[in-house]
Amino acid sequence: MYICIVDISLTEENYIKAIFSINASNKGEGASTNELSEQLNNKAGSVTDMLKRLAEKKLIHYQKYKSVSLSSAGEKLAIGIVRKHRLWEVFLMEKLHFKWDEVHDIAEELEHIKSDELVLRLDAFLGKPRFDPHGDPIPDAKGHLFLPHAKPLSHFARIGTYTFLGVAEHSKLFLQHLTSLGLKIGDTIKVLDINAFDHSLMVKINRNEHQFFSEAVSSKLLVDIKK
Amino acid sequence: MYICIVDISLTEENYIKAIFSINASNKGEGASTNELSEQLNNKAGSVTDMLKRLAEKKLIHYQKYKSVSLSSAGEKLAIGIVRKHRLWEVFLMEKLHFKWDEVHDIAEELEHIKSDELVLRLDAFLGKPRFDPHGDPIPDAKGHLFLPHAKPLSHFARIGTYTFLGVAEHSKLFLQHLTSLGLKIGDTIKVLDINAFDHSLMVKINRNEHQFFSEAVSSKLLVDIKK
DNA sequence: AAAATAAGTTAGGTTAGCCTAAAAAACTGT
DNA sequence: ACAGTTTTTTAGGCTAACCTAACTTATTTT
Repeated sequence: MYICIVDISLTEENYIKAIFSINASNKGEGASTNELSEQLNNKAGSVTDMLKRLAEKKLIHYQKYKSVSLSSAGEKLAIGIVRKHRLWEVFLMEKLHFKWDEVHDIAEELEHIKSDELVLRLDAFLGKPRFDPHGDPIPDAKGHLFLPHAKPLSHFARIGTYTFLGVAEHSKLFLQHLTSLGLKIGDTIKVLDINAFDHSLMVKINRNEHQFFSEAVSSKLLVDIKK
Repeated sequence: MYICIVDISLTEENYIKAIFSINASNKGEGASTNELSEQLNNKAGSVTDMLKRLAEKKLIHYQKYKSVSLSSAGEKLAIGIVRKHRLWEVFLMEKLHFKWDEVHDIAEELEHIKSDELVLRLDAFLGKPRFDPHGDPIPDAKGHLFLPHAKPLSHFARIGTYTFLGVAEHSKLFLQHLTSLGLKIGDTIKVLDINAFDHSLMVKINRNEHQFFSEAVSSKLLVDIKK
């Protein structure tokens, strides 16, 4: 059991979060200096600087010229930030009626508020939600993260009926596009036909008219086969 | 009509807020370097540094060796921060059921979240409250601040019946003390007797047993004569 | 395996926001 | 009005977090 003696700056928290998310999308291969520099919008030299500091604080495992990964303390911290981010997103949507493409930027600020009690009470106030407005799972108070086995719609590559569970891209533009397609988390997507050339799909959302999803879209829609 | 081009750091916001609150408690005489250094817990030299920067950003009126005051842009900013602080305090108490001595520190962080839309929606969600949990008035969306004419209980110095409207001190210790006295905003305080030596008061809160308020307490209770 | 390219690190510099210590200006009391 | 005290500013330093440019290590190509 660790207690956090040193306190962690907003900047450090952002690095930890970035390492966590890159590591996740790399299936645990860690994060490279360049990937971090890209994600955080600063130069590679600055990243190396910070990695040394984070290593001294025992938040990451770092060896020169190798990709970094989080220590258990770092991971605990990262999961805490993700939990806060996603809870605040739920708050912004459910209680303040923001749209799902508007909540990310504000949650990005709110996730750094430091009060364990606040997180506990917010969680309870929201009814202990398990998913955020984009379908991402919310870690519980113990830092346990349930990973749903949703996969990109494009991955199935076959005719069938699917449930839309989440998105693999969180940009405003993409989310607004989904809104204009009339697609919401939980919707049923029926794949009627697959184009052999560009892999675009002819689909029906719920009981509406059929329409087309390009692969750019279908690869970012996380779904499961409908039971 | 001004649009804020330069962006303002968290530290700068805290200076602006400090100038605003000192100026208010000084009846518009402005804030001195020493007062700021005391309130912000840093040294006078650092304050002078920052005052120069704030003057360059046109947020304050600053002349060497004189006390500073806010420009109209600075005041607008300060009122916006106060509004956010007090709205978040209401949220923390009304929705998350924090106690009134717990909300200040968390609101101190939340007040820096930058989203006008968020403030508007939070305000609406809370039912456009006019006062925060300590009885302080909440500026409206236009930056209009209604100043109630409550005065310290000690100021009246006479037997009578008063309504408890707010506190002039926000420390945890003081608020907890009031809680242990059983005193809440809106309560009726009946002053039965005034001690000529130490100005302590014999009072009745609502219809409870009588008890004593030292002047240290009665000078921090903002009341109005009960109608 | 050597050369070319990509990735990562180091060194030296900047700015914001703090510090201490010394100097300057503004008050205060007689 | 002037000597002493207090307040404020200045000067010179520090650290976190960034930058650029040069250099080193790793990887890929031929």
